[in-house]
Amino acid sequence: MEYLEKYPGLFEHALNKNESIILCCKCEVWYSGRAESYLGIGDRFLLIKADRSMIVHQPTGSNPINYMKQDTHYNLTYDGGVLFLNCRNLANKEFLDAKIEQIHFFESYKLEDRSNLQLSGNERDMADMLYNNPSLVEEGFKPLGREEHTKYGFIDLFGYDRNGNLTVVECKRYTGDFKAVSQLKRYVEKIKSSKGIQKVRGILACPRMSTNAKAMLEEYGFKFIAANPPKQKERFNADQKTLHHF
Amino acid sequence: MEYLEKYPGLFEHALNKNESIILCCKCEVWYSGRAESYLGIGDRFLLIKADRSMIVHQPTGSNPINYMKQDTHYNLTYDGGVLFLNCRNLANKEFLDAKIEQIHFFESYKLEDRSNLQLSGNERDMADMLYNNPSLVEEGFKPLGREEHTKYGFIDLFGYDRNGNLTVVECKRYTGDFKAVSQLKRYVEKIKSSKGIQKVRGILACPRMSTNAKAMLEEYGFKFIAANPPKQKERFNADQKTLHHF
DNA sequence: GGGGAGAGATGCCGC
DNA sequence: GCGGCATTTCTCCCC
Repeated sequence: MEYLEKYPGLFEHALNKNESIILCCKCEVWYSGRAESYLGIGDRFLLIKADRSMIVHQPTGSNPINYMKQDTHYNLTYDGGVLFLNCRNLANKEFLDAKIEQIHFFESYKLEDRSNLQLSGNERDMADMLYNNPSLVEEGFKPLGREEHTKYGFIDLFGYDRNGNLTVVECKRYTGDFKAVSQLKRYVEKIKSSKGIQKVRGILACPRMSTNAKAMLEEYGFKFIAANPPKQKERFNADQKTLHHF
Repeated sequence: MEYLEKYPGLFEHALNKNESIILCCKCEVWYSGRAESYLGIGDRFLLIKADRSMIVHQPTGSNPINYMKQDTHYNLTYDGGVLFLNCRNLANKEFLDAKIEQIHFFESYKLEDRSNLQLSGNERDMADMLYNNPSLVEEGFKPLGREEHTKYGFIDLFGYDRNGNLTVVECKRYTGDFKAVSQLKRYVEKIKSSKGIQKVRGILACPRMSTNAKAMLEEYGFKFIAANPPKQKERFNADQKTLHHF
């Protein structure tokens, strides 16, 4: 097991060069901070990034089983035939310790990446779509604004219906649930009391609704509109799309 | 660039042996599924796990920039001096393509891990703590149940106050916000109407509350109790604790 | 930095 | 599978 002795030096050297580190190893993990956790022995990936954040991944599942935020300090030491990885984030009062019994592989590299993700089909795009195509909301709907931080709350879309009633539209990209209806109710009530209007309409726009949430929506006198988040924005030009279908 | 030609074979071989794969490479990424995204050229980690899920990590940030769920099919091909990684999850109608221009390193290993995370200090532990120490809620509080899936909703903790009023306690491990108050309000109203009781009390137990949420809570006639999720469970014995402090 | 809300949320449990 | 909800949620944006 003497081979483990070389890793503290390699580790320190990689960190000093601002490289990201991948460690595949057999380890135990203790975490203490906002909560506390213990993970028994097993093989995992430890990934320490250039911003000094760390994630610990088991061989299944898409989420890390343990993690540390950026600007964490790391210390790898060899003692008694095993390695100890000590991670401290004093700003967040978080600590993680790993006892490493075997290293399957160790790699480090200084990654260069200046690109940001371009994403479409989110809730904002959905509100944009309804703003630009108000008849999808209702015949005669006249949009006034969208995605606005008003003193009544953060409202996705609002305007007047064909009868001149102030109408609040809440968009959800997923199944409408209790939380969505509660949120809409909160906005409507706040506008009512703030503006002194008796009638303010509420509309929930989402792909579908749960049965219970639908009942709650109707109890409040609100309306459900089936709508999906849009895709295929202009930024996806013909050249890029072909890659998905080659 | 001819060296890239060897990777399709290595990749296929690793997948067939059910190994997890780490690929550090310079690439572009396209995603299409629930939404659509494009990520320009840059160095990233691609991690494909034993359950055939994948995460793509940039050199900073603790969340993956792109990912695929488990049971995704992978195909790596060499064409015209570059590699194409084609990822398909037909069950979820999700697709991800990566154009790989350079490989900085490629590693694979069959990880063995049968351990599950033991976590303490979550919301359930908080409800347990108040259940076992009812005076922390209020003098004279008599708990009846906790974490119960009733037809009125999923209620953290409920019981009778010193005056015999039915009382619902909602626990939050973080700052109490609008959503928490709305949730409590929903439970209280549902119990009122279902049981035909005029008076049902609501208590929100959390470390602190946002100013606006506090006002909303008081408007509803509910009560705030400062409480934190508990730590240092019995499972953290003296031996284990020393690891955090050595 | 707090507050409010979305996320390609994910994961868990219960029905 | 859907539904309801927590998460060491995380991230973004605005005040």
